[in-house]
Amino acid sequence: MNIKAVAKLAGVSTATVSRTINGTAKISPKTEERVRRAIKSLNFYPDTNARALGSGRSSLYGLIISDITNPFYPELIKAFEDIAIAHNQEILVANTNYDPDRMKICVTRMLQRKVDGVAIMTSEMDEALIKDFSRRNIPLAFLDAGTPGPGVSSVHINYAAGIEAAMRHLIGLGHQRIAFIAGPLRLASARARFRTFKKIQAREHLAIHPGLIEVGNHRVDGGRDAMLRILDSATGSDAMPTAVLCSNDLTAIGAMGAIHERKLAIPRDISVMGFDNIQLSAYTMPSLSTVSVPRAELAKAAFRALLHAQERGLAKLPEGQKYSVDTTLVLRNSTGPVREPKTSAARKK
Amino acid sequence: MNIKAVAKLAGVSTATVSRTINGTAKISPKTEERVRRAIKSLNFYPDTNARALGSGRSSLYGLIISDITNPFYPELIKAFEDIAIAHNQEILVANTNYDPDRMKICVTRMLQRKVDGVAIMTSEMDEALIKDFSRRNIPLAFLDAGTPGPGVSSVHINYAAGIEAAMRHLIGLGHQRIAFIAGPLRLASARARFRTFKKIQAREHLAIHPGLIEVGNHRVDGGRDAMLRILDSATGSDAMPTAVLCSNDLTAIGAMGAIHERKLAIPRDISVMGFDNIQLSAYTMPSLSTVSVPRAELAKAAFRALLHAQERGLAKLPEGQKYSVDTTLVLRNSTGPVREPKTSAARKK
DNA sequence: CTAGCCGATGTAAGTGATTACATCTTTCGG
DNA sequence: CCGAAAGATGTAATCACTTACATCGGCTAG
Repeated sequence: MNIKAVAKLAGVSTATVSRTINGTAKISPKTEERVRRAIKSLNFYPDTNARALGSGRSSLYGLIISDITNPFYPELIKAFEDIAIAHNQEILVANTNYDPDRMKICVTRMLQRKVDGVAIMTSEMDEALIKDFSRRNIPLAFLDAGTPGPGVSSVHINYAAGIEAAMRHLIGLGHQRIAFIAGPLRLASARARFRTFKKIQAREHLAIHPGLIEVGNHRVDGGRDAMLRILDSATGSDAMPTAVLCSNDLTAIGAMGAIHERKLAIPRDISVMGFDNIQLSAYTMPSLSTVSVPRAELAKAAFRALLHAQERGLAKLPEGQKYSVDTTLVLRNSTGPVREPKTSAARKK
Repeated sequence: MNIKAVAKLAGVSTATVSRTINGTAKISPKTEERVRRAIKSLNFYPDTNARALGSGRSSLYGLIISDITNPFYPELIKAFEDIAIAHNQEILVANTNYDPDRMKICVTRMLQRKVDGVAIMTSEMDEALIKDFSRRNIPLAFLDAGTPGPGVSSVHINYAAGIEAAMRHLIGLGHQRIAFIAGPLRLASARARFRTFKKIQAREHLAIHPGLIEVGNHRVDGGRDAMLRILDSATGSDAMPTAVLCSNDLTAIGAMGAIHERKLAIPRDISVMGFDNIQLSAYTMPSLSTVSVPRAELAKAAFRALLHAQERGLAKLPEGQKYSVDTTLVLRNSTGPVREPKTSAARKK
C-alpha cells in the first residue's frame, strides 16, 4: 500500500497525490476530492521514512533529558509533545541516565533520524557532541545552560529571582536563621541557586554559619542526610535554623522527612521551602511551599527557538537567540511565621 | 555525507560499506579496517530513514501510554528504553492524554514510522485501531489488558494476588474493619482490584458496610475526597475503619492527607496501604506500605513478546502469547497493628 | 489571431540506504 | 591440473516518497 496505489485508484499521478497530501501546490477541487476518497478507501498513510528521505525534513524534534524518572521532566516532555503535535511535528525523547556514553548514543540517534532540531536539558553536555549538530546544520536549544551561537539558542531560567522571592517570603515571616541545602555543585543550575542564596544572606544580614549550609544531591536521600547534619550540628551557641531553603523539591521532601524524624513540626519549628514545584509537592504533609519553574514555558520557548531557526535562510542557520523564563512563588503550608525566640531556644538535639 | 562518500574514500562499493556496518556478510579484515577508518574519518552515521526504507525494518518499537505525568509510567518507559537500547533498537513514546482522538494520532504515528512492534498500556483502547496494526502485520503487546490473538500478546498483572497479599498483611495486624478506595470502575484493572477486595472481605468475614467503600479516580484529589467521605460517614454504630486499602498509591497519598486533616495518626489510628509502589511512596510521611507492580518486569515481558513475534516465520505473525508478572508486598511505615478497641471507640468526628 | 502566461497535472530524477544476483578469486579434492 | 565450491566484493534494482522540470489546455491581452 503506497502512494502509487492511491494514484492509480484516483486516476492521477503520484505527484498529484503527494501534492494533495502536503498541500504544496494548487490542486483542482475535483481532483483533490478524488484523491482524498482514494486515500480514505485504501486507509493509506504515507511512509514517514520515505517522506523524510525524499524531502530532507523529518518533522521530528529531539528532546534529550537526563532521567525521565526525575519528576521534573515528565511535565516538560508532555508540554513539548503537546506543542509539537499542535504543529504537526513529532518528538523523540532520549534519556542520558547521566551517563556520557549514553549521551553519545542519544546524540547519534538524533543525528541518524535527521531531526529538525534538538532541545537539550541535561546536567552533562559534551562540547564535541554539540559540534556534531552544528556541523550538520541542526538547530539546538539548550534549556538552562549554554550560550547562544550560530543555530544554538538558549532558554535561561531566572533562578536568582526565584531564590530571591523565596528568601523574601521567609524573611517576611521573620526568619533570620535560614539554612540552605544545595544541589550537586557541578551543576551550573545548582550553583546559581546557591550563589543567590549566599548573596541575599549577606545582603540582608542574616545569620551566617557553616552549619547552616549543606550540600545534597537533588534527590530525596541527599536532602534527608543534609538536613540531619544541619539539625545535629545545631548546638547552644549555634542554634537551630528556623527555616530551610532547598535547592529543589526532592531535597525539600527529604529534609521534611528528617525534620519529622527528629520530632520537630513543620512549619511550627522549622519552615521548609522547595524549588521546582513538581506535582508531588502539593501532596506532601504539610504541602510544600516552593518556587515554580514553569515547564510549559520552558517547552514553549525551546520549541519557538527551534522553529525560528528553521524558518529563516535555509543556507545557514541564523544566530541563536536568548530566551528567558521566570519563576513564580507557590505558597503552601510548609512555611509559617517564626516562633518567639524564647520558646525555641530551649530545644536542644 | 552518505554511504557513497564512505565507499569512495575506502575504495570499495557501497554494498561493502553496508555489509561492514551491518555485519550481514563476511568481509575480509583488511577491507573492514579500511571501511571503518573511512567511516570514522568522515564521522559518518547512516541515515535511519533510508535504512528503514531499504530494509523494511525500522528498529523502532512504539510505546503508547496514557499520561507521562502519571508517576506510574516513567519507570516503565525507562525500563523499556533501556532494554531497547541494549538490543540496538529505539523506542517511540506517545501519550494519549486519555483522549481517543489523540490515541488515533498516536497510532497513526506508529504506523507511519513503520514501527516493528507496539506495546500499549492505556486505559482506553479502540478496537478499530488495533485492526490497523494487525492488518499491517505489526505485533502488539498489551500491558494489563486484552487477550492474545495473532500477533497480539498480552502481559497480565496478577492484581488478585497483590490485593490478597495486602489484605493478609492487614488482617495479620489484627484489622477487621478495612475500608477500600477503588479506582475508576471503567478501568478493568481497577475493577480487578476491587473484585478481589470484596471477595476476601467476604471470605475472611471482615466487617462489611457500604460506608467502608468509596470510589476515587486514581488521583490524589479523588483519594482525599473518598477518605473524607469514609471518615465522615463513620458514626457510633458504624465505627471508623482501622485500615484502608487504596487502589493505587496516588489515592493512598490523598487518603493520608485526609486522615491528617482529621487529626488522626497513621498508622496508630488508621493503617494505609497503597498499590503500585511508585517511587514517591517511599518518601511520604509516614512512608507508604504498598504492593509493588514491577515496571521493569512489565517492560521486559512486553519487549520479549514483541521480539518473539518478529523472529518467527516472516510471512504471518505467530499467535501471541500470554505473559504474567507478579506483584510483591512492600512494607513500610503506614501500616501497623490495630489499636485496642476500647481506646479507639471514644473518638468521634 | 496568436504569443504568452497561468493553473493543473504528469514525468522522471533524485533521496540513502539494503540486498538479490553477478562476478571474480581462491582453494582444494579428485 | 581441472572443476566446483566457497569467499569476497561489485552492480544495480528497489524501497516510497518529493520535487524540479516538462507539458498541456485554456484564457487573456495586444
